[in-house]
Amino acid sequence: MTAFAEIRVYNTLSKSLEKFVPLHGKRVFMFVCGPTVYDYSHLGHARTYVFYDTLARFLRKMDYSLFYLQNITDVDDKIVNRARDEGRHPLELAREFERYYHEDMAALNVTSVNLYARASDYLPEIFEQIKVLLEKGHAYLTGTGVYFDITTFPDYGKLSGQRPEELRVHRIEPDPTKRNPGDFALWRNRPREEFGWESPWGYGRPGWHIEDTAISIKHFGRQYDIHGGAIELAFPHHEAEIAQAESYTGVKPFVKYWIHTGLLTVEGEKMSKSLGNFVTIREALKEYDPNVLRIFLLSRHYRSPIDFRWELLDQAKSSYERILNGYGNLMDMDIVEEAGEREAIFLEEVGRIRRRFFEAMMDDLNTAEALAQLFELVRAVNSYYEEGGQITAVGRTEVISAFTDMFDVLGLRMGRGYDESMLRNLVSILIDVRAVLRRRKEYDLADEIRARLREIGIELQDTPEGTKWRIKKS
RNA sequence: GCCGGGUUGGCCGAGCGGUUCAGGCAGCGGGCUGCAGACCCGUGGACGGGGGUUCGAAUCCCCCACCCGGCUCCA
Repeated sequence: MTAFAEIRVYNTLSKSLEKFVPLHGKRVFMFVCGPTVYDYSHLGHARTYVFYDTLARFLRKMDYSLFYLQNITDVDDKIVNRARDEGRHPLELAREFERYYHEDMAALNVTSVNLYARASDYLPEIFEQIKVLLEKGHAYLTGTGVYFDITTFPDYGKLSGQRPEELRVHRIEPDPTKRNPGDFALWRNRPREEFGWESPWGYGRPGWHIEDTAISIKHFGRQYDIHGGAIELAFPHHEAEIAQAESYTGVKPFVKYWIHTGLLTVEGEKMSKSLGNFVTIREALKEYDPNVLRIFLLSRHYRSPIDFRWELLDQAKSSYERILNGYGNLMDMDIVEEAGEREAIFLEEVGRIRRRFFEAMMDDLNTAEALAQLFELVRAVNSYYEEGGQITAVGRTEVISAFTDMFDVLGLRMGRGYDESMLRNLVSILIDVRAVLRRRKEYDLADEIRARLREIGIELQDTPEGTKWRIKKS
């Protein structure tokens, strides 16, 4: 796209819309908090990862060279606990759910991540950061682990607006060995029978926050452009990351743009495993096309909450069918040699719509407005189709390119509105129709169906048990 | 308690000082149609409540109500 275009994004750090200017020209480094792999991913995860996938697709479409890094939390109490309950090794359990996560993401066409980094592969970096934080006096050792002293980092709270002294309500009793209730763990000592590692400070496991800075600093260095995640992670997780990283490197700001997505709720409450109100991605995909899910998730601005109801997926499905129809109508138009005046007007409108689509995306990733422009494009195509629908090959290519630009950015996988099961059903319908013809002794038509299917590589065989079919290898 | 965010027509949602109040779903009327579907045209006096600022507010300010998230499990 155009080089002069200006993207604006909402930065949680400044609580305002900012012009997007990467640290290194067209190079962009983005880190997004990945899942803790102890169970299937649900629609809340889908919401977040579909959004960052869309952001990544958009930035690349705008000619940014993006490196998108995501961590996989494979070391965590929940994993350890579930593994213990099931008598398995924690890492083996984690690998299984990591595999499911990748399957779900692939199904949702989330393909933009360059590197998935497992926390368990970064113990050396974690040790190094803790060591330096101890040396610099930002961390201290107690009998239960190593903690970050938030009083050594005056900026603590700058992302979330929280003031440590105001945090009086604690859902979990603070460890009494800590200097301040708000100090967070860098390393937690654990009993030797539990899964863990030998560290310079005892046997145990790393704290939750340190894995992300270990991974991101290892790959991106002391500063990078975008850090993403859901809003629930802003405090304390992202706040802790800032404290660790800026204390460790001495460079501010650690991250230039902090971007957070709103939560997906169910009847007003957060969808979560602990509340038991979750719908897994694979459950939803059993009923709905991935494109329908993406349209549903992208139909609301990324920072607003989305309240999930199955009925809304039905609505999204109807919307999606409208897009498919419009795109189909375009493909159905008669090709002519000479462009008429109406075609010129039509193409002009298509260009205008495409431009508005990108303007919407540039305006803090307004995917709802971008989708509206996609529907405008559909409307324009349908109208033109209805009134004659003749177009030159060049003209149609231009319209197709407008569609594919939008599909690419929104991550809609088009061009195959069917799947294997639809092919099987289609063939069986033909076989049924043919059976009726044969009963009526209309063999000419029956034979023609068989012959024409063979032409496209589908072979029918009439047997005493009925008609069978197979795909002939060509 | 403190810190974030939300409340727009039957449903979902953009808009965030001034074009006819985007767009989608559902509905209604018409066109097209063997039937159905798709498609096209037309159709909807919404902005949680109360004040205020303004020539003009869904949009800015103040107060209130309700809902959600965070306050060391959570995308």
